[in-house]
Amino acid sequence: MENNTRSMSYLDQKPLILNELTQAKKLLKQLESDFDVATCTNGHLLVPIILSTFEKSLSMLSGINSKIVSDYDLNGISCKKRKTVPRWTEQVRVCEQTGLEGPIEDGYSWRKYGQKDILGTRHPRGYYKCAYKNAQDCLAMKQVQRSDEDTSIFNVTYRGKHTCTEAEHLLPWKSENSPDQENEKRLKKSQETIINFQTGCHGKTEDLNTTQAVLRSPSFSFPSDSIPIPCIEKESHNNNDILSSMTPDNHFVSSPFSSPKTSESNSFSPYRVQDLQTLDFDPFGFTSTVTSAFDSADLYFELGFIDGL
DNA sequence: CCTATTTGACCATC
DNA sequence: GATGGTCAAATAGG
Repeated sequence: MENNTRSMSYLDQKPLILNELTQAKKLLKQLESDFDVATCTNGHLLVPIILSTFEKSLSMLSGINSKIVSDYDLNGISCKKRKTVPRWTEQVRVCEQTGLEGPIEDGYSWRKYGQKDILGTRHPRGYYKCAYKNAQDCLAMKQVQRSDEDTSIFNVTYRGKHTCTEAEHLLPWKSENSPDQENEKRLKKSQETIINFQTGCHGKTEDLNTTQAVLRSPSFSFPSDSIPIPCIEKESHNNNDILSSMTPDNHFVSSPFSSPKTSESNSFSPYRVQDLQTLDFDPFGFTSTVTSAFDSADLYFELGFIDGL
């Protein structure tokens, strides 16, 4: 097959590529429906990661042949770069015993610039900007609102990426550990995460075997030591929208959460999902191949890999 | 006095 | 007009 596609022109390959995209989309949708988002904590992680990588590849594809991708309607999923700032939501549980209130400690410095009562909610929404907005022109913002259902949970919506120097020293790969040590730690954490995922997911499991196989593969690791809980927003930021926001320089990644208040290992600790432009995160290891494989056979192979999920 | 937070007013969007 | 988001003056705290 690869030999055949290698000799084909892009136009000849178009139906094949579109078919693969369709298959990939079906699998993603299936995966999405396999998780009970309301109860599956770690499962939240998977869909954004896969969608992110998928979107990354689509963007690569658009670079190869923009017409093929633009012709393809991914059921509203646009591969074009999102014009608005990236936005994502996570939930942070605050330990009542600590009495922690107010701004969620997530490693960054924020300055509150407003608070607003939101219709239909019992708790006001707080508006925060990066404390280095003026000094370093950092445009990161976040909104924090206490959940009505569980008052120990704060819904934190992040907007924009940190460009301040504070983001620099929070990057896990900027730590003093060697790359090998970091990889080892990540691998170990990955295994723990997989165990958590397997035991903590309450969704349907019959279709997850292949996904778990990928997760078990030696090449797979989660991006950092912490486990983010990216929560896809229900209304304006559904999965399709999220996917469109995940351009190659806009990945869902996580970074270590360094709060002294979160020492309980089994508790639902605050996690941060930050938007980091420079992270080379590619859990399925195929984006880099697509990058280097501007010849169509490899491209086809990579799409087939998605199919193999 | 300086910095951060609060809060009412204003603006944009639907 | 209702609502969410932002601004900026007032206020609080060190």
